[in-house]
Amino acid sequence: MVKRSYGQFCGVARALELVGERWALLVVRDLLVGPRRYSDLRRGLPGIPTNILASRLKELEAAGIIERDVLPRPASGVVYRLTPLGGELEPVVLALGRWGSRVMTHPLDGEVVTHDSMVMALRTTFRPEAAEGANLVFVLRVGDVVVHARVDDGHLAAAAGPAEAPDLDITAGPLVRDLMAGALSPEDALATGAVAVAGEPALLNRFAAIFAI
Amino acid sequence: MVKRSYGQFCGVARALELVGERWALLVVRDLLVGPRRYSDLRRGLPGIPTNILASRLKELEAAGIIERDVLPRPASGVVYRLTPLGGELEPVVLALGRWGSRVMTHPLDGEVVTHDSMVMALRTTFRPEAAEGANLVFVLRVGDVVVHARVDDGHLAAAAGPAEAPDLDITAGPLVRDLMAGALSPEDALATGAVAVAGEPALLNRFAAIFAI
DNA sequence: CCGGATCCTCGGTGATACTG
DNA sequence: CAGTATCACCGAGGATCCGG
Repeated sequence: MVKRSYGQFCGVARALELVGERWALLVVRDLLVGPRRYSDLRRGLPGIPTNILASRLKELEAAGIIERDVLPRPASGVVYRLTPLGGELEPVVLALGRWGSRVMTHPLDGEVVTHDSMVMALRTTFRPEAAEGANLVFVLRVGDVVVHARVDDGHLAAAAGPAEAPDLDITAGPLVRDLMAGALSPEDALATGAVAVAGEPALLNRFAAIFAI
Repeated sequence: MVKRSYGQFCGVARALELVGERWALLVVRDLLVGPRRYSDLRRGLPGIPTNILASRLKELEAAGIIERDVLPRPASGVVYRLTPLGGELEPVVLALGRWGSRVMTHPLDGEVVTHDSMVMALRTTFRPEAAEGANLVFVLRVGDVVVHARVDDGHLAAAAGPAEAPDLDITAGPLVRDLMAGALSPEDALATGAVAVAGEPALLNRFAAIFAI
């Protein structure tokens, strides 16, 4: 199996040969949130053909980017996780996410939101300098996707699922993107019902400042 | 023309829909160095089918990433340049280059080096903190490719072609990558003839420190 | 259910030839 | 110089099936 080459001794070209194929970086994006099973990845990548997912996983494993672990019983199953080399792709995914979140104005027809993509969206938009001295826990709900973000003095821990006793619990639609982009003020977001919160409403300003496109 | 979608309202996915297709980011890489004509891009991307290059240029233009300028006479011709939006892809290309330069240990069979890829390699490996207070001009020659780098107190200007009166003129082979990665000491590089210099040989240490993988 | 493998179709890619 | 035209091929997409 001869892998397609760009024929250049160049870091960008070499990187694209390893992770430039379709779906590959989206698999990495989901694995950056945490180890995932085959079926988790399928759910998180609606639309990926199963044979393509299997191919990508094999290629990424052969490239040393992910590794495949067989869980012992009783939790039998297969888990994929990033290797240290794979984890170093985070700056690539974050840079892509930052650029993409600016051109991604509104959802196209049929587009969905997944746990892992939303966690990565929080990480891409996080601005440490706006979070200095902050100690806040946010829960963000879009559709049936729930994620949370713990902000601790310039440091962020974002993960899937809810959090206990958050400072602010945000329920929103895709318009939360406009809020984070500054195209929708927190006041208008609340007034129009585009965003609903449980907790101190003024904290929505902090949220929009800390997670900004 | 229905563009293939990943079906997700996610910045990473949206970015990959626009610049994730084969060759697209390599076109952007070359245009980050400067405006280029169709034939320049063909030369800089050996192996790209001409119809694919034409397709990518149209897609990138439709996405607002590049623009096509028809030059007035007598310098007739067509020039492609990045739009401001396209220029904002630089962090993406640099992140990819940084990651790729680590896995790119040695050139594969038949791989070549181009002007634009080498200029971007200098930009990806540039470490501003190592260049504080420096005021140096390097010329780097690999094969028949010549590029130069002006380092001015933490700031870099790298471009194709030679420079006048450089502080150090470096002639090397692909092993210059090992030098920049710290796998080959400047002394060994000079002693084995892997790298030859004109100028003060001690400046090769500065070069390896300023441009480090 | 989980973790894939198999089959088939279609469209993009690659290579080359050709043209305004 | 700056592309378009043509065609073979292979990987993506989609559905189904299979072993544990």
